[in-house]
Amino acid sequence: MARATIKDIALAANVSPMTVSNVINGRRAKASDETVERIMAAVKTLGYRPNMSARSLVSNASRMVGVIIPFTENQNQLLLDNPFYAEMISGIESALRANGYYMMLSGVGEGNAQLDTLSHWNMDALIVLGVYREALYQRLRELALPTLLIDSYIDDPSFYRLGVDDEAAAYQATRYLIGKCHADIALVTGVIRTDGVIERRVDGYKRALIEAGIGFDPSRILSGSVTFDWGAKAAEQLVALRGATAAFCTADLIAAGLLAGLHRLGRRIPEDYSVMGFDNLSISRMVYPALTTVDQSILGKGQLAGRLISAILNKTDAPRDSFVDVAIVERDSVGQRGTR
Amino acid sequence: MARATIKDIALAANVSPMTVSNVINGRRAKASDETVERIMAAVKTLGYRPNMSARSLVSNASRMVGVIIPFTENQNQLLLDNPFYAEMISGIESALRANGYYMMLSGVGEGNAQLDTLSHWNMDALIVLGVYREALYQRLRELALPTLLIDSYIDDPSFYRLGVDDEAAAYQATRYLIGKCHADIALVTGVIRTDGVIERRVDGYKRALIEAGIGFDPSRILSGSVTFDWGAKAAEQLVALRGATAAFCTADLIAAGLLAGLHRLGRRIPEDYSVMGFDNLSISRMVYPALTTVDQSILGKGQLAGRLISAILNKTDAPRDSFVDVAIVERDSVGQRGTR
DNA sequence: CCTCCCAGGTTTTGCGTTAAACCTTGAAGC
DNA sequence: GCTTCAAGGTTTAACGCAAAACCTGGGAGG
Repeated sequence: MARATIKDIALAANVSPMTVSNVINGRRAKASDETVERIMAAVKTLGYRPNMSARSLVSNASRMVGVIIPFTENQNQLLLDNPFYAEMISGIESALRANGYYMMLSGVGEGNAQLDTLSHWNMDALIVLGVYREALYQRLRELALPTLLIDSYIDDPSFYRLGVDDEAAAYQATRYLIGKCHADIALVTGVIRTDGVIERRVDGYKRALIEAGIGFDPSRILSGSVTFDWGAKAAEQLVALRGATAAFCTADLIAAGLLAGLHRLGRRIPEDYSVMGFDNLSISRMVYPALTTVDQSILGKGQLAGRLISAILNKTDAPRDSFVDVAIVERDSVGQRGTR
Repeated sequence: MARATIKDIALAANVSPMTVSNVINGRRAKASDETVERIMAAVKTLGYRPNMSARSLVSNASRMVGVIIPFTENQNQLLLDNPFYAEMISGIESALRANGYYMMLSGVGEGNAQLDTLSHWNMDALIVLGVYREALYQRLRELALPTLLIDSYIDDPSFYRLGVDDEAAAYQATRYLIGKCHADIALVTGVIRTDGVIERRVDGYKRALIEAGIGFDPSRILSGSVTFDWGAKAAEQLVALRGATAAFCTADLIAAGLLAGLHRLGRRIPEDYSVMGFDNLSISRMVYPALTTVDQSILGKGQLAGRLISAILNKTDAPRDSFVDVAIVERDSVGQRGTR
């Protein structure tokens, strides 16, 4: 037999469908205890499961929150093999679920196609990870849904934002290296656009160097992409940079690659080079030596994102801009200079 | 103004809603070229987006495929920080999308609650990763949807299956170590239930040992969980196992932990111990030394899963059981014994 | 000339659910 | 004894879409 509907329950419990709807949705005032009991019994024996399509159609809401992450460049795949996104999503999903919402995950590539497809399912809200072309934000505005941008510096009243103070975090990290007596510190990072996360981190790095009287040398910035492979390649450039004794990587993924590259070149860490990461991904414990890094509590950040969106949807008002704290996690990849 | 519906298009193009529906869904035979053009123009200018809830309600299908993965044990979070699941999902999603289906990701914990919730949205099919209690499979059968189990040895005509030949793969891996002149090889693995993936791998390991005349010593099996932490802890047990020179780990995650643990104990790899992994996760290149491991093309496996489900939903008939091939990837964590 | 068919539509109906308006009965208030 | 009200319902309509049945006005076949 087909899936039981509210009508079947109504028939079985000898009430009208509307009463069943009321009871199922917790509007108990509208039914006597005895009726509630009869309905609940019927729900159980008939194995009733609500039909979200119908609910969503009539209520024009879905209890689904769309989560957008980038695709990989070459192929059209979710950038989920980047543990940064994986951990974040894990956090988002758990907080959404705890609040009775469901997550719908979607990648987006070059055009707006995937976002459009996503919008066919009446999303209640959106959470956006990553940085995209302006056209995408334009479309997001058109959709006119509550939208939370994570790690974005796009300043637009249509969007909520969640991030860290990247400038301050990079400043702290660089100061930490300076405190370990490093005076020639390279910065290994992804592609530098304008007005994004990476630029803020570069700013913080500069500020720490200048403040310490070391001064900033643009040749010390090695810019590639946020990948393990770029980190591995950057090792050669770092070694070619005679004099450098430490590298601050703006992502653990890059740092992991840098470690591997340095090993291949026969350099020891932290004896020959100190390496610092950013993110505190789970892989930062797995590499050798374990990475000293800047923790930005990715899981917690994801959970906060989920809670923020839930709050917004419940009409509890949420701050337009939220920040999570960072902290330096000391492990084994950074050494004190001059104490060998 | 509210989102445009099929009626609005009909009005604008001066045809009936049904004709719009026909055109939008590619039943072109039912409209003249000129009408099609008018409708398409209206669709564009009004920014029409189909309402999947309505479609799903009337067609009793959703073009959504539910993908089920385990939760973490302690907290209720998607086991997405395990790169195995992350990579697999990435593959599944891309293949589903290429075939016009959408993925809905859900974790499942102790009960059937999350699966039930998932079922509220008319899924067209399910893909299940991981191993669960019988009650879960019971519920899966009740849902009576096309269901694909990945890496499962549950033999039930209600389910499709996709996996690797675990016994043969473990046999190969062990033989590889034997070929490198290792004669005392430990097996580091997750929890041993019955009739699952791990048991098959243990069987393959045994067969290789016995066939080589080495014989099987149960004390060489170190069983914990499929986690980095267990691998790190297993290092102590491995070292205590006097005589062992190699370890075959049934997961890269465990192998990564084992490497870290051995480093902490001051052992060199591969000079003191050879370590072999399983999966060829992206992290296997990141650890030090890079892991020699058994590749099971997780991404490709995920894609195959997506294609299989699409085929089933298109009524193309698909094999009930599918297997992907494995191959040994030689990197730096296994050494030839006796050639120092 | 009549029938039949076919291209190109239209009308009707119903999917499962809920908001809104409506009905009924009995008891309380005056 | 009449009104008012509340508790506990019921009825109706609508959400957006598509399957199925139904029109309509040629033209071809006989």
